[in-house]
This record gives sequence, structure tokens and C-alpha cells, in this order.
Amino acid sequence: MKSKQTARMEDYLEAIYELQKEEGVARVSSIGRRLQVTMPTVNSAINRLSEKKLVKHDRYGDVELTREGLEIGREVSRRHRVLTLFLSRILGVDEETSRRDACEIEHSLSPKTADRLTSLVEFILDAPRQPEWLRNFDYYYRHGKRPRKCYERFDEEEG
Amino acid sequence: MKSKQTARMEDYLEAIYELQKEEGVARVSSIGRRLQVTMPTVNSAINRLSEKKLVKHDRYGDVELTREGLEIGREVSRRHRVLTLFLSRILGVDEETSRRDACEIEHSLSPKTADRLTSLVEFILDAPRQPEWLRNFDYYYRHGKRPRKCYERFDEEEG
DNA sequence: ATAATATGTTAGAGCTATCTAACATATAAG
DNA sequence: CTTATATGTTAGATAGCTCTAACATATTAT
Repeated sequence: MKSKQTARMEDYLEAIYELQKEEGVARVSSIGRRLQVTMPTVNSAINRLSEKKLVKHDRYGDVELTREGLEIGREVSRRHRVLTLFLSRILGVDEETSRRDACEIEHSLSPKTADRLTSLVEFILDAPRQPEWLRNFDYYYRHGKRPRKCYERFDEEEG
Repeated sequence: MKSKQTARMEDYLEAIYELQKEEGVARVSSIGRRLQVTMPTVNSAINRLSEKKLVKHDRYGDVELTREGLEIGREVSRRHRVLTLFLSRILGVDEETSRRDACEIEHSLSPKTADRLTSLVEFILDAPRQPEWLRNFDYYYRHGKRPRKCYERFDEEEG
């Protein structure tokens, strides 16, 4: 299934998914806190999600994910994690920025792109040694030019 | 200035900016065609942008960017280009996907991230030789494991 | 010059997502 | 057990972005 949701609905599903993992249950209040919206806003979101059978919610009770809602929430959460890693560890942006940007971008990644990005992040971060080019990129970003050895080894490698 | 707009308003500014460059002028019809919306929709967008002094538009006339509108449109267009390059040339996703994803993601990139990404794309694509790791990543993506030489050279480089 | 076509505008509707104010229920503290 | 506080819900408003239908103006072709 995993029918397409609006970016915002994905945010709610992700928040609920993560709250369930972290705190056991997701409540209207905790969802609101996490997403920085008021409780009535959460309520109307929950109602829309209920209609689509993505969550279950009884008056004054916990918010629970259906099978389909859980799949979406987990997926979004996964994309989020990969993106954060990419932004902070590879691109090298600061914590705060990568956290904020990841929240936004996660909704725009097609499955294909998410898949490739996951692979890239694994490839780089699980490498048996820290890749040299990553250090070189950092140098390039800071100095606006490549370190000398990028040129030195030209012939050796490409010849 | 470059005050913050909604993602959708950014789309309109970008479209107008690019139409001006490509076709000399931006018309309600050409904007609609590019963004795949009807003319009344373009109209209401233009009105909102006018109120914010980002475009100028007389009845039945061309749509023009103000100084501030132009700055935003150019910026978004730039982010778009860099993203497309990153997705297609580095991540290696197909044309169609990178075009579509770039359209979405461009609105979510903070200036900091866009800046870093631009630098990364330059660093990689303008390199004096095609970086070996990029070929290795492609191998990794297709085969699920690193090519042998990633390990072979372990001691040489890191020791 | 007039008719046909393309382009542009207005009016009105619908949905998402948000808010505040007012009210209702649960939970904790005394 | 009653009161105070925290949590949750309903109602009603606003704003963005989109549409269709109806109407208006420009442009093109005959």
C-alpha cells in the first residue's frame, strides 16, 4: 500500500512512529510538542489520518498507527536519518542546520533517490578507512582550492 | 531583503526568472504551462506576489520581477541547477527522477546547505580526473559490495 | 474589418493546515 | 473526594493554492 500522503501528514506519521519508539505511546500533546503545533491542529490531522486508516484514535486515548501508517512512518524516519547523516557527516553542515534541513527534504526524496542516497552514505561512512577525498573536500570548502596532492597524483592514478 | 516565501511562491519566481531568460518575457500562459497549473491559478499567485512587491503586472501584460523577486528567482534557479547535477552526476539517479526531485528539494535547502552542496558538486565535477571513489560507489550500488581495490590499498594509505 | 482563436480575468468553490477561544475530561495533589 | 492542573476536543476563523465556469480582451487569419 503506502499510498501517497501530503508532506505534512508524513510529518505526523513520522512523529507518531518515533514517539511510540521513544516513549512507548504517542499522545496528542506530545505530537504537538514535537511538531510545534497546537493540540487542535494535531486533532484535525489525526482525524484526517483516521479517515485514511493510517491511525487509530479513541477520544482522550493514545494515538496508534495502523499497519499502513506504521510503514509510512518508519520509511519517513529512515529517510530522515540517512539525510541527516549525509548533511552532517558528508556535506559537513552543522548539527542544527542538518537537523532542520533533513526535516524538510525528507518529504521530497523519491524512493529511487532515497535508495541511492542510503547507499552512498553507507558506502562512505562504512568505508574501511576515512576516504581521502572527503578530507580534501573539506579543505576545498575552507580554502576554495584543492590540496596539492589532488594534482600530484594525477598521472599515477589515471594513466 | 530576500524575505522568506512559501515553496510555491518560490516556484513561481523561479519560473518567471527562467522564462525571462529563455523567452524574453514571462506571460501568464507560459508560467501556467511550465508549472502545470491553470491561468486563474497563476493569476492568484501573481496577485499575492504583487502584494509582496516581488513582481509587477498590468492587466493583460507581461509579468515582471522586481529587484527582490529577481534575487529570489535567481537563487532558487541556482539551487535547482546544483541539485540536479548532484542527483544525476554524483548520486547517479536517472534524468527524470533527478529533474523531479530537484524541483521539490530546491525549496528545502537552507543557504548553508546549498552553499556546501555547490562546493561539493564543483569539487567533484571539476576535478582534474574523474574521482575513483565515484566509480567505486557505482560498483557498490550495483553489486552491494566494494570493489577489491578498496581494501587492497588499506595499509598503503592509512598506515 | 470581422470572425475565430488564443490569452487573460473574475467569481465562487473546495481542501489542507493552521490558529484562538471556549468547553470537556482525566489525572494528580491536597 | 474534591479541587487544581494538565490534557484533549469542538467550533469557527484565516490563509494558501488549486480548480471550473463564465466573461473580457488581444491577436491572427480570412
